[in-house]
Amino acid sequence: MVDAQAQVRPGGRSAKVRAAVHHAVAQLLAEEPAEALTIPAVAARAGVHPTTVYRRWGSPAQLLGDVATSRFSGDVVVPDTGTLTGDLERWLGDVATDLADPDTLALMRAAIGSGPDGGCACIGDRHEQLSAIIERERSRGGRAPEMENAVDFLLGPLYYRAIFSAQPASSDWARELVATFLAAPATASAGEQPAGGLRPSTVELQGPASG
Amino acid sequence: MVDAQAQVRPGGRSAKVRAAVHHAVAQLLAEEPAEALTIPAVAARAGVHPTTVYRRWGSPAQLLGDVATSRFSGDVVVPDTGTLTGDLERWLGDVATDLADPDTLALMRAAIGSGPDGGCACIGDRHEQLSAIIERERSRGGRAPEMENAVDFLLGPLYYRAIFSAQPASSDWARELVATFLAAPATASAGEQPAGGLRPSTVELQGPASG
DNA sequence: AAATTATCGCACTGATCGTTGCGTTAGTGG
DNA sequence: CCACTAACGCAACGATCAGTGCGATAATTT
Repeated sequence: MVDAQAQVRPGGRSAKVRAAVHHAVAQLLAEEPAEALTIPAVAARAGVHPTTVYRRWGSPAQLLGDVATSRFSGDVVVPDTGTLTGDLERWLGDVATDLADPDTLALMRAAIGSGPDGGCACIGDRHEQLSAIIERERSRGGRAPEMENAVDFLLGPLYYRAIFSAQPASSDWARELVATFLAAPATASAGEQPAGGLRPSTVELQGPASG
Repeated sequence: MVDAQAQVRPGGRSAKVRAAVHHAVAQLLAEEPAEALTIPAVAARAGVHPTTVYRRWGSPAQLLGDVATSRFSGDVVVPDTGTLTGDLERWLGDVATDLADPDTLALMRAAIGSGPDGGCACIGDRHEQLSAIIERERSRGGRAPEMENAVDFLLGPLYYRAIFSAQPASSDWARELVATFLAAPATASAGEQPAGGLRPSTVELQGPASG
């Protein structure tokens, strides 16, 4: 990562340039396909000299990774509603709302296709947040689903729709997804077994569209 | 799509050039990041003149779309094991095996980030195949899950892991995913309600890795 | 407040990309 | 077997990109 902002000189000018470049990247991705994201184009949009972008970020891939990391960090907070269901519904709803923005979606799609770490920059925080929600529920003494399952059946469907569907999932759909995931009867015998399951027949799972 | 092969002159030379270019694209994507997929690079690898690639495909995005469409069509066949569980397990296992190939994965990641239709070329056939499996089960008189749910809870986790996880899901994991999805007790009262659910607590869902 | 130094803008150069016109090759049909 | 034409290779051109050295600016430190 470049992250020159926090390294040595976080002064006003560097920060302003960084913000302008980030904004330009998001703007360009929203307008044109990802392949049009060249350094000169970004620099021109940001009102910055191309040399600056070349020196600070090097390649479009690194620039994209930096923007994605910055954009997908801190924009969604972990709620504390008092219950696992409430936390998950609110959090996944916020994530879905975030992904519903076409600009954000374009950024994520572009980040997936470029860079060595793929789109990992887009979901790094999500896993930590989800893990925090599950951990909190366990600290309350409640039964929480396994992290593996929560990722597979909450983030999986949501991001699948976001990536491959023309119309991404809505916040309401995400909340219903949480309800569906948690609504399955705990077939486990021991109380140690985590809750969380799915009964797709009783809950209306019709999202906005699936492509 | 260009698809010049089936349009006017499917002669030996055109087909050979097309195959060479497709192979070169897959090869380059497996070696270098997607941004290095330039027309001259592809042409040089394929042993073809760049002008040819420019004329037939125009842009790297269209070329990628053509390659993805070709690669993700026909490589997985819809099985007929006699049961819904068997069909789904075999089919999703095949899909997972296909996605486990790093070259295929790189192609899909690149296809997502480029082109107007995103990665739709990667999953167009998958939805039709899954729908065919469900339809067949219903024609047998059995209860099959809703297409929406099957996509969300089978393709969703599988593709999520493939895209965002360093180590994609294995064929065995995919089969367990099917078993888990279908294993939930049919909480519906009427027989008309589709089967398919999830009880993550009783089935080991540990995949190879999740990042 | 002055010195220091990281960062940016500018001008310049080489390299690669994208495109076009034209001749050649090789499938297709009579 | 011969005419026809689609597809390819070749060469050349302009345009854009990628990279470098140097001076100017501004944030940081003393």
